[in-house]
Amino acid sequence: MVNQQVANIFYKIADLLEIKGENPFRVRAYRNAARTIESLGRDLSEMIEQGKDLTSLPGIGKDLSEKIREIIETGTLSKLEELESEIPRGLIELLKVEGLGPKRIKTLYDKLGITNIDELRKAASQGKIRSLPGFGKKLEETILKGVVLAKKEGRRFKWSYANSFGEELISFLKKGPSVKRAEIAGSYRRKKETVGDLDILVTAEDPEAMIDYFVTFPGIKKVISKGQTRSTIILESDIQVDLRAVDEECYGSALHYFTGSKAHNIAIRAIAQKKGLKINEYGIFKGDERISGKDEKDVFNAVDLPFIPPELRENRGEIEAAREGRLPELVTINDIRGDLHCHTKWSDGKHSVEEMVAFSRELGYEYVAITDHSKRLAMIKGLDEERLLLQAQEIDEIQKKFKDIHILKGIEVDILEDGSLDLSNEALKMLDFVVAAVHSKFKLSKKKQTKRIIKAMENPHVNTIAHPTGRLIGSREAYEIDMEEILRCARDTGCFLELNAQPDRLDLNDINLKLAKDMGVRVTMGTDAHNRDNLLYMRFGVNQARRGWLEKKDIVNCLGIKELLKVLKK
DNA sequence: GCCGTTTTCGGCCCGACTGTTTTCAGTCG
Repeated sequence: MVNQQVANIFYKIADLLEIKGENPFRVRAYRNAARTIESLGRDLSEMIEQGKDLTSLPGIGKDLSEKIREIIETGTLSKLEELESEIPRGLIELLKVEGLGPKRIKTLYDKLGITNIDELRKAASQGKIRSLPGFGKKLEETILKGVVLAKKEGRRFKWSYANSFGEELISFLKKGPSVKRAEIAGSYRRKKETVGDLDILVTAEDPEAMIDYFVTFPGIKKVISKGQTRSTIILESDIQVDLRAVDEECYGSALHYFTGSKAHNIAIRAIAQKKGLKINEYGIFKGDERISGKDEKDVFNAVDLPFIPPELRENRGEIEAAREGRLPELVTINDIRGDLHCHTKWSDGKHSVEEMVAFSRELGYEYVAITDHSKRLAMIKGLDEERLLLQAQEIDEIQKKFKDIHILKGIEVDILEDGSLDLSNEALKMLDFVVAAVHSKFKLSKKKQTKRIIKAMENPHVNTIAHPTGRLIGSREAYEIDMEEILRCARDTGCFLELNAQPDRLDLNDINLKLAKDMGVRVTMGTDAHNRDNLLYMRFGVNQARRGWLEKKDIVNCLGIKELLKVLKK
């Protein structure tokens, strides 16, 4: 279950308390705790079993740790049931309606007895809403028109998808009147695997003219708001874009502010406050005097910290690390010296071995591993022992033509249900690099799935486990495994885990990567390319690696070929 | 409901925009 379910219960309680009109800080406490739990990386139920003190987790005190225990032990929470009996269930979904928050929802409920979206729509169409205090004609229209426009927990987009629109928007803006700077902040800048909206920061001589220009971007579905310094639009692709114009003098503090995360910002501000300073998007203030804010570094300087890279700003220990001088030196794309997972025409790839190797060389790589599928995937011509030998001969021939890139003979071998492998040890033995992967039976119990993968890792020829959790962002949940046990096994056997750089996989995720690093387990990075251009996915993988705090030393393919061949001998 | 190198009580980030008002509440990020 569990962590996500516990978090969801807390989120739900927060919504219900908010509608009830409870103390907003209490509401926030539930949301903070939910966020902590979501990004924990360890199983709450196991922590409880081991008698660990949950109150040591940030944002979780005596009360909430008891509530967590109750949820784990009983599968439910009496506090939630109590609230649900008081407040109609449908009110929560009203929070998704544009323009409606807890206060207005309470009014709708108290005055008109509205308890769900259908009743809301009906009341709006009968003109009953405009006369309520705090409501009017416009709000009634908004409710009638869209009713549920993706808001808040609305759709999130893969980073790579947001990236294509983001780049377009930035180059459009840079052609705008009097624009000096334009940059995307928010979770996009933090390189989160999914992005809810795009927050764009600009500086311009004439901000209003800038904003007039902004709303002429081709492909705008709706302009939500348009003021003197900010504007919000929705693109045809349903991505929401917030634009803010700031003074050059404030650029640094604004960039920090709008990059977030919210939790990181609140933590930084709390430190500033203790120092008698105030930080907002306009700068750093001592009393009424503005003391700095032009550069983002000014913000960190103000609280006596070194610059913290955006990818780390989640309030997951980066502030403590910065204070203690142990921030990681994050990996960059230039540190990557080869790709350790790609496919060719021999199985389901689009290009030949030679084409993949040639493009890898163009990318400046020292090596590339050719890792086609194994025979169980017959539909896509997975290799059996015989064809694997033939491919090896072809690679030997191609290698003669390429003096400056080393081709690693590899395979992505299927892990069968019982943990045995889809090719014989004799066949695997002759390879340079063996990637083992689960492509079937995703629904095994956690225990069986973990055992299955561990058995594969214990095979002396297996070098890494591809996409270890199997999740597909936005479409398939990870299969259930005990990540800590798998990491312990990795540490003991010298088998690595992969960070798969496919933009819809990015597997391991940031939390598991950090966990791996903390446990001393290195990762291999592969694009899982099925054509030439997919080899460029490496940058998405690097984004994810940075979010997982990874440095050069944590990634196997930052090694040169000699070192690499050494560490591949288990 | 959490938290503490001023605090175990009294704080908790803070400003823009909209639509409703006629000086501001609610929502949002």
